[in-house]
Amino acid sequence: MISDRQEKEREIRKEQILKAALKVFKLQGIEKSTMDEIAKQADFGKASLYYYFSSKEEIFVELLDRGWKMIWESIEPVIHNRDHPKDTFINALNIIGGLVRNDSVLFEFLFTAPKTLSENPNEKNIEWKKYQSKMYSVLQSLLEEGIEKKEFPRMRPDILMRAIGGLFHGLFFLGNEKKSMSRETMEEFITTFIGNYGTS
Amino acid sequence: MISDRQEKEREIRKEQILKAALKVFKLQGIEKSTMDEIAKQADFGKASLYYYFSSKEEIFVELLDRGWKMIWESIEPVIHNRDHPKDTFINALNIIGGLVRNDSVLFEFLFTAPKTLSENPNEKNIEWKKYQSKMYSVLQSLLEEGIEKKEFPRMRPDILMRAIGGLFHGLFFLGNEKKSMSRETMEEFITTFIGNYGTS
DNA sequence: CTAATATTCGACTCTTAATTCGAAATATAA
DNA sequence: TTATATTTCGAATTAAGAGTCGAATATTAG
Repeated sequence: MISDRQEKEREIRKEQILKAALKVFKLQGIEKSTMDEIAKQADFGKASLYYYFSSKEEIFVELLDRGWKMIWESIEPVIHNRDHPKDTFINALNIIGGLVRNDSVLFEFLFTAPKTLSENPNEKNIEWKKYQSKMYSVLQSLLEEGIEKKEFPRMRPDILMRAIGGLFHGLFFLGNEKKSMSRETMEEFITTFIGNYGTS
Repeated sequence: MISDRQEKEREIRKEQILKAALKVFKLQGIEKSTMDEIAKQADFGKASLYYYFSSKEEIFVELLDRGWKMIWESIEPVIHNRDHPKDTFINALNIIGGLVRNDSVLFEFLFTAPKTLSENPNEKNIEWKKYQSKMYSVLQSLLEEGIEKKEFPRMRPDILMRAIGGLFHGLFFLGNEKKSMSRETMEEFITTFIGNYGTS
């Protein structure tokens, strides 16, 4: 029988491990993140990690699941306004920008790890991908509607999506500066690059 | 004594290995590229690879060296026109785009591997970095001059550089399509995003 | 043709890192 | 307080993959 408090403590220990994994990821990159190192950072014996997670991959998948869920739940409330797709789109980007600003290591992981990680089509990879693809299709549909309404330049929405994805990534993750983009700077960029067309 | 022809054959075998390495990189990603696999692709025994390269890293560094040298030599001829920084800038991007279109696997490697690879500050990493940073500083100075002349929006050049870098990367390497951006589409994007300001 | 040189590679070593195995320590419940 | 369940981890196991060795095999020069 597992009490409520015990359950809670277990969750805390899991989070401690996830946090450590992220710290190691930041220091070493995902491929060089070893269980030894994660254990050291989390202040556990290596074997104990396996009491909470069944494999190294599961740790990283758990990070992806929680992270993408968080992203989705953050933008979900604002995406229903379809009267002004451009505004809605920029809102969503701004929300994500805020999250990134708040924990850039986590988000660099979320946007980077998928490529490195999921080459093998396991069953487990599904959860976070669900949220990820929901997000992309919402954003892309906003783009489509915005193009329709001349709020965005007339371009193939999928390609426009790629361009904006790249732009976003560049702004937040390229270069050597540790400091993240300020909200102001980001808004300026977004509107400069994609917000100066049509009637809005 | 090594004859001229022998030298040439040696070079051909090296290229065969480099090509195989790239193929494996495409299939498996750089971290999962094993010497065994490269050897198989190149149709050599593993031990033979060590006759031509002293380590796995050397193979990838050689790819970087040759690749970045090629990029530099391709844009070098056109970057001296400083009267119209924006045109010059777009020219250079177009040239690089042409190269990418021509061998997207190689260029994905060139733009991707550095992050994965060079964490250890060896002496050997120097060669390709020289070309890479020459390229970035030329592009950035074109941006600066262009901003000065109001051909680009007034923004911090380094951040603008990041944004454009990300945009470029997004256009060519994100998404699932194998087909690379056509020259037309790319030009359209470049001019739409960064070419519709000021007097030009 | 024959010795020297260049090339190839199967089999082996070595290292690193994931995962597992008990057995001990700790906490919980009766 | 004793039995049971939970948690911890040092040490052993296993696997993958980089790099080496020494013996062929092939090529070149004289």
